[in-house]
Amino acid sequence: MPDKATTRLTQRDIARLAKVSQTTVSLVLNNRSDASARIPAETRDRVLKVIRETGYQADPLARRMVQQRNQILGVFTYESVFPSSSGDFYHPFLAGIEECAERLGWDLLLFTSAPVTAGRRRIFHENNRLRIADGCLLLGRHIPGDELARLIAEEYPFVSVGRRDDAGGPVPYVGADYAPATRIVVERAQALGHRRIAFAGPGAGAESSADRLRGFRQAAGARAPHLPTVDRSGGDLLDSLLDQKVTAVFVEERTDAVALLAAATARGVDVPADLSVIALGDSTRPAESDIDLTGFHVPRRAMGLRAVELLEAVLSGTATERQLLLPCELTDGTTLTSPKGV
Amino acid sequence: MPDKATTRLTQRDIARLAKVSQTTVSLVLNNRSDASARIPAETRDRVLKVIRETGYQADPLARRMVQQRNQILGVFTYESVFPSSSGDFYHPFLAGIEECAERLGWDLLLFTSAPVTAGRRRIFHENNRLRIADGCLLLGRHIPGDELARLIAEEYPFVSVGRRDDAGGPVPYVGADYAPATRIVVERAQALGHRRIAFAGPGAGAESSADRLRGFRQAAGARAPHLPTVDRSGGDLLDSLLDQKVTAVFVEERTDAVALLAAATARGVDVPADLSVIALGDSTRPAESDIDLTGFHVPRRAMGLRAVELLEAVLSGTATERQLLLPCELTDGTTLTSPKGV
DNA sequence: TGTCGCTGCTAATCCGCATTACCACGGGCA
DNA sequence: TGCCCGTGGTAATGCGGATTAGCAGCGACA
Repeated sequence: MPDKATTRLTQRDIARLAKVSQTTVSLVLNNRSDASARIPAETRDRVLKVIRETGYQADPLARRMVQQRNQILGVFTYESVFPSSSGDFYHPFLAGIEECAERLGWDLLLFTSAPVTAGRRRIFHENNRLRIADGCLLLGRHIPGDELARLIAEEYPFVSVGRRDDAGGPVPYVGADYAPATRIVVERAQALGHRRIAFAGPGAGAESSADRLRGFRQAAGARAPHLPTVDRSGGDLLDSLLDQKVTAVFVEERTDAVALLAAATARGVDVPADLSVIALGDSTRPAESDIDLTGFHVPRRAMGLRAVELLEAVLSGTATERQLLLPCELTDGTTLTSPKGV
Repeated sequence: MPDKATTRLTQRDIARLAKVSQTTVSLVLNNRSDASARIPAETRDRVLKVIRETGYQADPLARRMVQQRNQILGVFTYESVFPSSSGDFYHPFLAGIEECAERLGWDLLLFTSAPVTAGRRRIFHENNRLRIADGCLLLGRHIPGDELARLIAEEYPFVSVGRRDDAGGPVPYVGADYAPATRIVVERAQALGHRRIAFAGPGAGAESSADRLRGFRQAAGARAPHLPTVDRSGGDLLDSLLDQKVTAVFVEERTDAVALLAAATARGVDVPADLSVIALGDSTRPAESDIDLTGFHVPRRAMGLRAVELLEAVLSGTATERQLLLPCELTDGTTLTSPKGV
């Protein structure tokens, strides 16, 4: 009798209890009824009964050793998932992922064992356990190209949530289509009469930043000002904008937009009468501000959901297109109007 | 020569290239220099050189196969984790769990494959995958006793987050110590002069509800009124309280407290001058209200963290006490003061 | 000269599972 | 009677490592 308390139940244990061989247990479990392996209902039921009674589950590691699927979906995040700072960012993605995983009967494996160095995780380290899962989803604003390249080189099945540039090959992703969304809101502002417009935010670093700036340039032209926001207060940014007589500013990160609005309120600058503010994406923390910003909505939940679907397609070999951009939905809001004197 | 393009490099490949045995490669990799295995520097260097040149990395799965544990920590929630309705409830627990798992080098497996029927998951179903994980944490306001009983009977290693009544045996848990915390806030109100006090909320169903009511009764006596809140508006509750000339009410769920406060504001009932309101635990959604409720804080994050620690102890056989209650920290707030005329 | 002990390795085995090869038995058929 | 084939299984093997047991060779020493 196996020592249940300390030892994991194995197929050998099941075999002994059902008075068959380990082979038979495996065949029953995998529902094999080929010509080469026929198991009569009586034997099958006996084995299944023992399995049910003991609650046996195959060791996922051993299964993966022999290249089987585990119904385990890996989720790799570049920061901790739950701490509230980043938690609200990941939350909508994960909600979509969970929904789809639930539908497919998969469990979610969060790679929390990946050591965090300098505030970020790394996929590849001493003892990376990616292969426990059948495949993996990658989450994070920025993902190092070398890690992506290695995943591709090793032919590990994964899907990135968010568009990524090629890394030694095309990266499978489900992203948000920032460029056209940005272009459209810019054009909308232009249609209202805005001529002096600016982009505020990094505009580089992550693909999502670059995409927004690209969309901005498509509509606003190469010479429209691009103002950085790093290490800069909302007041500073506001000063620059007023100096340059900007009438509409497109802010990449909502937190910057909120800071800008606060500064405007403090200085008596009226938004949108004096300055229109357009947010190029949602808040990472919804309740932070009451102001209903004009801009667009990033379909985070849908991205997570579709990413799981894509990974499923990749795993089952039915994937045709491995790069998918979802449209961003425009949000009306109250922070965009015609500039003064128009 | 192995087909590098498609096949992963193995120790056997390294062995062949370095003209040694697979054993030697393994010994070199694990830096073994026991009496039983001596590798001269020359051989060691030769092997290391090949490893460096080929970029060989040991398969983590195969490594763990040989060991006993999988370093997979199961997390079972009775509702979906991420949808925002329940998400904010689970969030602090999960933050603590993640932190501790990270420290221990464990991955987190969320059992999303468990089918949701009638809004709740069940552990035991046709194909429960609990045993994929080394052990499991259980989260949820209420956990069916039959499921707990079965886990205990099967000697599956688990820890409940939140106190649970015995279920065919003592349930390992890390809970919050509601009873004394409730007793203390009641006594504090009594010290301020409150004589007509009431308990509002279910007071039964989940252990956490029963514990609060028990603490309330310890200080307030058996005859103090207990008002239900289910299917009842804040106004209704307020009416009952005023009818019974209650001066201080202890509300089990913060949402009820918030509803009550809203009703009070609408009716011109002043809190705390006319009625003191004490919340027996935190909000599940922090930003819902601006009012700083008097009451106590449930150490959710610490509970998650300690639960992982306890599970680790259970798994390694070093657990002595398997039931742990963490103290709740009192919060001052602004909704408790002396009753009028005292 | 035999043997003891040390060095420097390797063969064999195991981890838990899936898969392949093969075997014993009985009935049908020439 | 001998052969073939279908049935119902099992033994053996491999996945990629870690570990244990053991072996060949050689010098020292009695």
